[in-house]
Amino acid sequence: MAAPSSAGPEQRPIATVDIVLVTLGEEGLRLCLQRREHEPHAGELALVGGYVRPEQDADIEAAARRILAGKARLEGLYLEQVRSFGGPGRDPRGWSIAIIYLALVPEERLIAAEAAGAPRFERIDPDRLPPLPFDHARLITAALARLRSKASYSTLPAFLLGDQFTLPELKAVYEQAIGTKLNDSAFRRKLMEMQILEEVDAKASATAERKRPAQLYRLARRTLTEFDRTV
Amino acid sequence: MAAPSSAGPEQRPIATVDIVLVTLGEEGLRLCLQRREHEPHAGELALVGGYVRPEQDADIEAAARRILAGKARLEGLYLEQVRSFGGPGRDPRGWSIAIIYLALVPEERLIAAEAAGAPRFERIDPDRLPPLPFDHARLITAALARLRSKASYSTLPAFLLGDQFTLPELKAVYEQAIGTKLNDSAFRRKLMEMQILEEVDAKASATAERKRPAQLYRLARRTLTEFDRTV
DNA sequence: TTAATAGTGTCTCTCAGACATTATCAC
DNA sequence: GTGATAATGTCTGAGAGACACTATTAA
Repeated sequence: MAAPSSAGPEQRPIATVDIVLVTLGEEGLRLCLQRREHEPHAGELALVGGYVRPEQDADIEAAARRILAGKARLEGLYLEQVRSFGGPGRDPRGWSIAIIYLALVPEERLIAAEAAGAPRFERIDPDRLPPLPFDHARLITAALARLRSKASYSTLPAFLLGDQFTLPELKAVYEQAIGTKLNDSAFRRKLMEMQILEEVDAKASATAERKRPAQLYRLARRTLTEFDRTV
Repeated sequence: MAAPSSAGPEQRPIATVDIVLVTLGEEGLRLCLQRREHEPHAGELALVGGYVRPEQDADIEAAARRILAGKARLEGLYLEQVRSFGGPGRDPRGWSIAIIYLALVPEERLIAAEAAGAPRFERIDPDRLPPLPFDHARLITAALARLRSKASYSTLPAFLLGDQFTLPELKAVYEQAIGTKLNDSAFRRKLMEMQILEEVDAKASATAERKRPAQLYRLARRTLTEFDRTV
């Protein structure tokens, strides 16, 4: 075995955080990409990302939140580390490590961010990805696999909705995230038995355009809850 | 938003790979630690780990395999990335990122590695961890959580056994990994229905010391298989 | 009243756990 | 045969899906 090197700064890899930002559009899950401001690949659609800054960041998640706030004007989102990719060829600037985060954002927060001056988000159908710079395609694949898998045994899809939501809305998000239809009465039964939700007291809301208004709920715990069984 | 920095080498974090090496001892899962050769914390028990070396490594997993081969004389193990931790305080040399891998090793491979000159592995009961340097305790916690959770819906525990094993042996590993007793006939039923195993043809083995010998099996696929349902 | 969605009740089928039974070996 | 573990067969209860049915609103 070679003698240990000091691994001085000159041989350290570049370290970046890339955020796979997902929202729920009219027609299903949408990936939010922005045009890059700087080289390389300036002007092209890509993941929201940036350098880990040792002089600023308390940890990796703090770097992710700083980047989200700075480039996307988004704060307080559901954020989960997926994994890291590294190698010599993924970034022309040199051997690099990308730590991937999955972030979920309600559509209305996106609109508010754009109104507050964030560069426009392109909402992309994840099944119709355009060619992307770097290895962003595989980063996205990894994050969406995590989303789809974790959706079926946790409250993760709820973070694509606002604070309050109806059961039919919640069921629809689960269906989008998992990719299959769910049984209505079983869905209600399970969520109620598991005590995942609490009624928003006394207020049932009128639906936007028609028909019977539905009861509003919120998550009983504001953090992710994992189930012992499937949705 | 601040102007983008070039993130020249001088502001890059240190990048290391740390490997949570797990085996199955007589009395259950055991964490394998080695004494550190170099400062900081030379001589103390710690995870097998090392620097990512941009000049050598094709990707992060290659770094992990290089470190395992170099410091532990182990090759071809089951290896899975868990997640990354980073921050200014976890390593006295500076702001650092540790990419954590879970590695599973059959006990006999460990013994062979030690015989081949690897520094001795201390087999530690994960429920009785001694104080550890850096933030290795939380890295271990993260990797063991992954092991315990994934054990119940995949062939992961099988990688703690050698190439061939009996069903009672396999059941015992699952029980150790998951931490609960399993139902015998249900265990057999599920593994058989899922076509996870194949019989080692015509050879049933004699047990070491006594009683009825059991049929030997091997994994039908040498890679990890995830189940649609729980073990 | 009608139309459409929200929400409930009930039946059935599947599957996992419990446990009894049979099989196969060493001695 | 005896004793011990390996392997199989069967029963039962819990829970998920299917679907019919009731509830509540706007128009």
